[in-house]
Amino acid sequence: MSQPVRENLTPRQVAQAIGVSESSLKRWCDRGVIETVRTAGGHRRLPRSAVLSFIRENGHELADPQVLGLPKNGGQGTRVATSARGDFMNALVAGQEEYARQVIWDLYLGGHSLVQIFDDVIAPAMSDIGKQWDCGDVAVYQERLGVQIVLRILHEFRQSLPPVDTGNLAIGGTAEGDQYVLPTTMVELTLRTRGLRACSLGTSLPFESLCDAIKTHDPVLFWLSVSHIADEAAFLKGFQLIANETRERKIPLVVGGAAMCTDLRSKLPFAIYCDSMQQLTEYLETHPPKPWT
Amino acid sequence: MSQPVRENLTPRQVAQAIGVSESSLKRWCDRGVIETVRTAGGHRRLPRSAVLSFIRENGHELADPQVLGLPKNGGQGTRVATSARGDFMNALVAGQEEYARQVIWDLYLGGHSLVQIFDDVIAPAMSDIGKQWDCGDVAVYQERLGVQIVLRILHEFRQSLPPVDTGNLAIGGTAEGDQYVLPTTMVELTLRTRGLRACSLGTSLPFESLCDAIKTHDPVLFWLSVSHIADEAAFLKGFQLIANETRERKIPLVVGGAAMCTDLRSKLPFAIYCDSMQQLTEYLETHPPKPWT
DNA sequence: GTCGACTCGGGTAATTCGGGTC
DNA sequence: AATGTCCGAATTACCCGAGTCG
Repeated sequence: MSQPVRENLTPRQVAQAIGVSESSLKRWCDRGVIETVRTAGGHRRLPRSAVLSFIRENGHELADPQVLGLPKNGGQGTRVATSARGDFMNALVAGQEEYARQVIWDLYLGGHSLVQIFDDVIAPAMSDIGKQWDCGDVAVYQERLGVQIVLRILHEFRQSLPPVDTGNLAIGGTAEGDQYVLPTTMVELTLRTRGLRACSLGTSLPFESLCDAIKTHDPVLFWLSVSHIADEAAFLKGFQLIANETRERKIPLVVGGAAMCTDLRSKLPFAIYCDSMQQLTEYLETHPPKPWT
Repeated sequence: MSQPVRENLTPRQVAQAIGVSESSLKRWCDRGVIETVRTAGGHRRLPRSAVLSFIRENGHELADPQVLGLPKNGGQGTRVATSARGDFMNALVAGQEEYARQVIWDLYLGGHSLVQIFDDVIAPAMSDIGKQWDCGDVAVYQERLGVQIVLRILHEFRQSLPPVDTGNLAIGGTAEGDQYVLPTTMVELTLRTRGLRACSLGTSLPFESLCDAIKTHDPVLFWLSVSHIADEAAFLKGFQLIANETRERKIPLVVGGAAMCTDLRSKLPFAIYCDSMQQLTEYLETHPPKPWT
């Protein structure tokens, strides 16, 4: 499944695992508090068992990652999105929340942007899970549990992002019959990384109510996440409502999602179509909504 | 670049947050009023959850809540659940996330238990919103947005609770056709306050998949949150599946929710029925599931 | 062997320790 | 009895050029 669990850990891995600086950890090693071995070149290596007993004796536990399933790279950049995608999906299917969280944070702290992580790891992983679900390789509850886990991770990022402007409100969500909460939440976060006060209204919203929301809050941008269409005729009709409302108010209408296939687009009025968070970011860069209000 | 919420705080941070001198804080730690851990070098570190419970038990006011990652204090010294319920509901309907968060945290830091807050504030508020929705006084999007906000607040509490045992796994969720995510999430949190490693599988799960989850994870408790029943015949049939599975494995089956009316109960096999989180807590106290595994 | 990422060791600034006193 | 302030010693975090790892 994941990498063969290494028996010896590097100081950085352990330092990050228990939330202290590398310097402190090195001092503890030199003082003999943690049993250490040395490589031929003099680098410290900490046996997993020594680390575990140190954590236990010191009561110094409570840290973010799971030392047990510690990913092999605790830090900068070495974790690549391609392998992360598989690791992440396996963790979700197995319900290993801590490991999944660690994969994502490794990528983020390693310099990957949220948009990259969304497009290259989370979205493909959820898509893969969906496919395996169709084949019967993954149970429904595994998919649902995966969604719960990802939602929690996304919430954490939302808390960690810098505070947004009070002015530039963006709202959006999914239409009636579409229960996919992750895509619209990722859109929300993507917009927030660009400084907008994005607020997802949630899932399965009647088109009339989406129009109400636009009328009431008058956002600088409105998005519709379309992962599933229950009734195409109703969708076309409802979409027209939104399009009219946003056109009148000169509010950009951004649309995307797995269900937006080409022949469907051709039946719809104009909107900004984005097939990835990367495209959404590029749109925002070229068309900053109401800058410096 | 931000980091995941740090779990251990330094005495200075906490002293600044509650507006006392570091000396006092150190004395309290040494007297055992605040649970503390020590670094290998002897420095005190205070777990977030320990700090929060200390504040709650001693009625401290927060001078600088942001240090702990908490919302700015609403200024209200003590809040009463009865008035909070209205304030909270109005905040949700208006989409004022910050204010809603303040109300809940004021109550929590003021000494109210999560269970009290769930039963007396959040659940009634959502129920009220539902009623106003039926009357047309509240738009669908206002209800959905409220759910999003509450979910985020609940998630913050999940992070702030003391870490749970690794052994006592409890799982649960809602059945097919039931999209209400808040009740099952509140059950999850309630169980976590009692030390169980509760994990909500999410919403709208086919009964067969719930059974799969029970078979795979073999929890010490299983809950079913029932806020809406689309097809009563299917529900009765599916419920029987769950009941059989849990009975064979001697796993307590806990059931509750707004849709569990009396005449429905009479058609179902035995289960633990709870009409509030308070009742759930009392059940757990009298029937602790598999203690000390 | 090259090369980027990581670790080494040591130095410095900032915190925290414990205790004593107001 | 409890709190806030001050102290030297110890601990921790951050920084750097040189060397090691994979």
